[in-house]
Amino acid sequence: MSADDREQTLQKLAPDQYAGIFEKKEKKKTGLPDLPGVKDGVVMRFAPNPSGPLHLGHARAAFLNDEYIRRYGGRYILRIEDTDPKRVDPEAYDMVREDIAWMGLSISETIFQSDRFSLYYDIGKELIRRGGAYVCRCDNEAFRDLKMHKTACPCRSQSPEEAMDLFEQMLEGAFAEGEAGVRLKTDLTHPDPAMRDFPLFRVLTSTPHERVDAVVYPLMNLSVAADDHLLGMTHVIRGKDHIANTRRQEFIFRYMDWDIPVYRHYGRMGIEGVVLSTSQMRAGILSNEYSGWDDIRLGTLRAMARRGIQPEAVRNAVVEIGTGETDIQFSWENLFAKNKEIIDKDADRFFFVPDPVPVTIKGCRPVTAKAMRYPGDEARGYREIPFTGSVLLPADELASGADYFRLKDLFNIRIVREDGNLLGEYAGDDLQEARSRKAPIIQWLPEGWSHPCTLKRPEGDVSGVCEPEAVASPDTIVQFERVGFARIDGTGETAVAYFTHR
RNA sequence: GGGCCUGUGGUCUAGCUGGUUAUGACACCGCCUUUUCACGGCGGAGGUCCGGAGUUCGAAUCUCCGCGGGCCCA
Repeated sequence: MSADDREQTLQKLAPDQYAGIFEKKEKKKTGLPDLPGVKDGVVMRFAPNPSGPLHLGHARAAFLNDEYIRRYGGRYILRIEDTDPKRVDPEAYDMVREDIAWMGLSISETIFQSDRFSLYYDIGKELIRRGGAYVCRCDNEAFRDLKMHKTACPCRSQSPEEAMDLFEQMLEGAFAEGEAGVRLKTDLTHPDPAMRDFPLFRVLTSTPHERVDAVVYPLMNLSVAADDHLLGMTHVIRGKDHIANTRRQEFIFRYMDWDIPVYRHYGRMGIEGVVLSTSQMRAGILSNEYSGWDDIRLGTLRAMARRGIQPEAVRNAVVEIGTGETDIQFSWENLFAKNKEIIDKDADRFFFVPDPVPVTIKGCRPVTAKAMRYPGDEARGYREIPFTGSVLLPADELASGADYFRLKDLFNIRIVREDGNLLGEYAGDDLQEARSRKAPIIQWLPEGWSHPCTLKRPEGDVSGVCEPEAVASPDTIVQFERVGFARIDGTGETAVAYFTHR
């Protein structure tokens, strides 16, 4: 019996149950899935390290949380996680602020973890008081061995009083770096060794912190758990790489009898052809491989901004990817498509002639071409481009072997090659003629009139010329016809445009 | 060494409380439109739903075993 037959038979035999069984399950997924446990509004966070500028990986976290804040209302906390001096670049504070402004997040408040060490100490003390933590003075290697064998180290048997006393000594600077740390008592027989008595605080004196005067530093699991509770976080959305941290933090929550937020972990994201690691990018900048944090070959937000990628395009792209736990390969094509949706309607069209070759055109009086700024939209007006007898044409078009062209918005020409010299002959105004000959319709510019322009692309620069109007004002996005979109960056003697995408 | 997560066309994604011609987007190809290889419209190709076994009338969906990718303790 086919599926349809069964369905029809059942409809006859048991019409009352039929509806329930074969009910069309249709739910239009619009964007992200709902979050469980939402009461009135949510409190969520974006919590970057100030170790460098923000990149696409950060944008995913930032926008995903932002989307839920928009959906449910509530508070969106920007938490600068600067407790580890080894992962703080003083210049990054400003960069992070700028990048967040660019994204347009609806941040309701900003806090710096470096301002909150005393809160972390208080929670450390409370954990000790509750018998949940001890001061471990074992050598790291030795502890690791014990841990692997599910064996307690001698320090673990401290009474809370002893532990408290030792912690106070730590805070007063009695121990050198590496000599003492605070560990949480979890479960030494936990099948996952990553859970066994993980560290909460350490002594750190070799790397000073610009904003903190301390010898005892909280480790991220302690500071993150503390702040997630103190700031009333209801939902936490972050990468899968934090799953183990989530479990560790839950140990702290349970010791302290705190309500545990709802966690969501999305998959890892690789980006084709791009290094996302801040340290690797920094190394590349120091070695002059990259021009800076906004080098267009990098995956930083400032690099994308420079290329003319719109923040909303990034938002749309990461929302489409969603919160799935599968590891994905982010594709630029995807982002470009989103970006084009946004910029196409606003970008005026202009001519850009890459690798221009001068060609004298015989047989036509000077005329002025009128070309629409935006095809089909008279209201946006026309560009007027003078033809004075000699034009610049793209080298690759001339090299293609074709000898009959339509100069867009002008007229047809025939190319004549004489002793290695290129000459053009006027070949009539008739567009239909050009079409029937399948002549390439190409961009052109008058010599002398046009503006030198370097088009910067990740694969390399292209030098050419463009219409003066195209590079009249910086930070505009134009479409160079038959080349692609570009963001005008510099308007000097030789203008600079960054290639966005086709 | 241990633990955890994950595997749907090239990329992303829906479906995953079992029954669909396996959804949509991007990319690709063709046609239409068009003084751009853009935008728009129409159409097309492209999938062993990682593999195997099992449960079932029926498995992308459930179970088990493999394999691949990723992460944590490092």
